[in-house]
Amino acid sequence: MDSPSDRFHQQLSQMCPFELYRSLPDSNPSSHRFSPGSLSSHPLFSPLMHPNSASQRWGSFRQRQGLFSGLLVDDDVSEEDVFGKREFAVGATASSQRCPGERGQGSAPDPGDWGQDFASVKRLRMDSAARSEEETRREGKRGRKSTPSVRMDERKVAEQGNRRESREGRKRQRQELKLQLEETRGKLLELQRKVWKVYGGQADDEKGAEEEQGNGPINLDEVAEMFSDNDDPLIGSGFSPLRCSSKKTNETSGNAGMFTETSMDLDLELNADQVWLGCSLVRGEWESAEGGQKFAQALKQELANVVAQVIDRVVRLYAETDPSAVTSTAIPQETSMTLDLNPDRRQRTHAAEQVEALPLVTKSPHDKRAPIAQSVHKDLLLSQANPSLAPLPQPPLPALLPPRSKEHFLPSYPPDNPVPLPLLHYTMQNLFARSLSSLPLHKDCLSESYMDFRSHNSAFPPLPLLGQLDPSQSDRAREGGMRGGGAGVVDGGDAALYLAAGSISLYKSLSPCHLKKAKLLFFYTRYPSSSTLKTYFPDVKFNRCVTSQLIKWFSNFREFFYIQMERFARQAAREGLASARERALRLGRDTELYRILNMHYNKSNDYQVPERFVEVSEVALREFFSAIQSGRDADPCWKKAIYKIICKLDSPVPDSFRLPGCPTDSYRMG
DNA sequence: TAATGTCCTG
DNA sequence: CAGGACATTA
Repeated sequence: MDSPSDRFHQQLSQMCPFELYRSLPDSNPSSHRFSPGSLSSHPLFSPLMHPNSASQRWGSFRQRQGLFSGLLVDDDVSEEDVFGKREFAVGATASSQRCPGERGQGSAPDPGDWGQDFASVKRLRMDSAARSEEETRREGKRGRKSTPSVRMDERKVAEQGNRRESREGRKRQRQELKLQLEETRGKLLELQRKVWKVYGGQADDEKGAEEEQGNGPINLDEVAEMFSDNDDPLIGSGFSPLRCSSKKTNETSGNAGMFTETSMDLDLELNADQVWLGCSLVRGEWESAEGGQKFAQALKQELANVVAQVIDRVVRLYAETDPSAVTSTAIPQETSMTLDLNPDRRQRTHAAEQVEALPLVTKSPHDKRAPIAQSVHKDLLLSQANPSLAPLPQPPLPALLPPRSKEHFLPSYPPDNPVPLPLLHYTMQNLFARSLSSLPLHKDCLSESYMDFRSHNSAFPPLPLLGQLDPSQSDRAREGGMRGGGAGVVDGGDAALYLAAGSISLYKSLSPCHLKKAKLLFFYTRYPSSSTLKTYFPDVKFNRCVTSQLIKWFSNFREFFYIQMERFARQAAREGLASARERALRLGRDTELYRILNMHYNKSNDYQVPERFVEVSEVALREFFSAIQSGRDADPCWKKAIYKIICKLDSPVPDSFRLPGCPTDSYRMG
């Protein structure tokens, strides 16, 4: 059984896109100890970018957990003593004031470049550690030298000489060490500057805006919150880095203090014009061999944090500015891989995920608030995101697998996209989810989230093509879990799996595009049989749940339809004049009722409402009217007769509906 | 008993 | 629009 850290390494070796990542979790076993925590913070790095935010508490967490072995320091050491804090602040002021404005691919630091920087930093770190060790050895020698067997005078002379020598030597070495340190700092700052280049001025703007409104971070925080695991005792005790990075950012004035008081944290704060890095080392401590190690670790840690922040930031920026860009940019995808550095967290939170779960996936990607025109993009994304797209012939649904299995499940993704890790998924999903913020997000679809990701990752066809794939292509796509026009559907067995996974919605497989199509279909058939549905949703793999969902949709459509009919019929009934009634009972295309119906079933108004539907609606309207007029509406079952009538008025559906995807209106399009 | 539909609620 | 309760039907 491999430990979380093992997995951590596995994953790193599998995916780290940057050389620097390879160098981070090195062979030092103690570094493993913080991997769970640090990893868990990785997807949430951005909050760390804010002063008094999670970084402190995160550091605090590590400290208290003894994650830095041997680095437990007294809590009452004041922050002022924390190594390097002030110096870094000063040192950074000048160098960090560069304008972070240029951002984007052109100016973005080359990963290789970073790798070099990291490599040299690491070298320096190792050097300093080695020196520290040597120094300690010398000191140890000195300490042991008082052997009784040595003659006094010899000893004195030698001792004096040695002392002087060793003192000077130590002095020199300290100075060298300090120089090395300065150099290291410089490298760090350089790195940080590059970081700033990457997310540029926007970080400043965002920060300002976020601090004013608290919106920016909240999004992330929400995301973090989604991940937060209430079952985790660490969280309860406030030690969880998750909790830290999620909640506290919003409570800067509140709880932050509670952490800063005791903080020996690894603080990393990036201010607009001042970058400084604080290490969790008390000044002087690092001068010992152990301190050297600690420093090395702290450094390593900080580097990891910085890079992770950048990654997180970049991914965010890309997604926020242009969600579609995510697919075409190497950075988000690759860096997202690096975000998935937290197997332990996944494992730890798995139980909770099943219940509380990640709202990473849209529950049912139906959006009735946003106009279709707007939501086209959403739909497309959702179709991508739709878990059901991935019937996944080979591996079982991740949801049913224990956490470890999930991880093993991952490598089975297409080799050209070996990134199918939940966190990537998490990142991407959330990015998408956020861009689809108007869509209801469900918490109980963890299982889908994995598959989901897969569709994002491996089957991200050009969005505009969705819905217009030719059938052959569609079939193939369906086999792969993806279809034109939106999502495929899980097969029957899968639905059961969903249920098995616990409190999972029965309906989860149809895409918004399918919904749209269903609404248009309603223009022709109010009571479609399941065979009709199968005919007109060829891209849907039907199972009981999907069928039920479709039936339910039509039930809802009818409900709305009848409610409107009754409402307008009653309205007409109230109007006294026969002529007025007559007018009210007409369903001209300029009437309110027509407008309402059109709005409901044809929101984007890109489909010509068939005349037949207008007629049927008029029939329904009159039926309701006459029933009301004659007082039949007193009978609790009075509507049934009307339903019966209406159900006979279904008309043939145009062949265009037989194609997968949303039907195009030849009338309008042509 | 499963499938289907309606009604009501959120 | 989904979910649930309930009724009806085959």
